[in-house]
Amino acid sequence: MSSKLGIARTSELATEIRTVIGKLKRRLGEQAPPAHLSWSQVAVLGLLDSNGPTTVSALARAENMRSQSMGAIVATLQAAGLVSSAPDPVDGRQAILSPTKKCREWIKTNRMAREDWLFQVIRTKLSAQEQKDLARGVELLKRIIDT
Amino acid sequence: MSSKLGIARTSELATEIRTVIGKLKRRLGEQAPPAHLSWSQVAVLGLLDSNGPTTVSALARAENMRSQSMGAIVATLQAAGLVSSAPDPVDGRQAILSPTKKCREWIKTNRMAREDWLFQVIRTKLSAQEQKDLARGVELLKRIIDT
DNA sequence: CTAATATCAGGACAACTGATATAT
DNA sequence: CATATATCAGTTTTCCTGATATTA
Repeated sequence: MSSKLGIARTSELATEIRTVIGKLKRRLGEQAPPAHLSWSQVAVLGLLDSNGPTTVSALARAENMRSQSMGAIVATLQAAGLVSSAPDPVDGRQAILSPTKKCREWIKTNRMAREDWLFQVIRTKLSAQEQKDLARGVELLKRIIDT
Repeated sequence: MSSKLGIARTSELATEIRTVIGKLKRRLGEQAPPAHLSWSQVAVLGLLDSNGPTTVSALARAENMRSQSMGAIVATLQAAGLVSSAPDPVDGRQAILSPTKKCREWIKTNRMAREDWLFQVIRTKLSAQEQKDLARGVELLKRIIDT
């Protein structure tokens, strides 16, 4: 098994990553995101919370996504009262998106996510060292994405 | 930033993983898979090649997917002449799927994947140690999936 | 009769492409 | 005029649920 042999060659590692990504995506999809929001929507709330107000296009770039796709996500968040939009006083083309009070409250109550499946698995099934190793791997994946 | 601080808390790590998975999936999606096949189809060919003949249901379980979904994937692979189906002599419900000669040739010519974006990034942008760390992280992700 | 396999049919969702209006 | 932002409309891809036939 791979847990014994490890992943020997670089080409195999690339293949492994592709399959793991697909499986993990489906696995995560089984877990319903909190409060009727999709995981894409949750990700946008996280970006707005940590990076502050931005535009639809900037969010799309941050998520490697088309602005049309991001526009749809943002529209539902606005409809849910989690994101507010205001025209940019300088650049008339842009609309500045900000998290509403309701959004910040939502994040606060959901961030702990004690009921979160992924959180629970990491916490209970992985040792402290393994958690560190996993974090390291995620950092490397992030670097790959930005390449 | 996280590249400096690392990922401090477990709940943040869970969040990080979710966003990284989404972004990486889209990033990989930009890269066209070889020879008109989808990445799901490529994954199935890989399973057939490394694990030998199986059934649709077994493949679906391996990929965390419904048998109906896997059935559709396999059907296209059969239509492409990459997978052959034979009735199980013992269990009349099952159909045994095997890679065809054409499949093995396809894998041989594509496995090296020197033109593969992900492969290239890992090989050229990551040090040997980082490649090891990444492989370690992927192993841990696999363990999480199977939990 | 219950469980497992496979397949048919229809549907939901996320992201895509193309086209358009507007502002720089 | 060329570029950037945002949005409307339609499409594709991927996987889903529900129902059905068959065999164990």
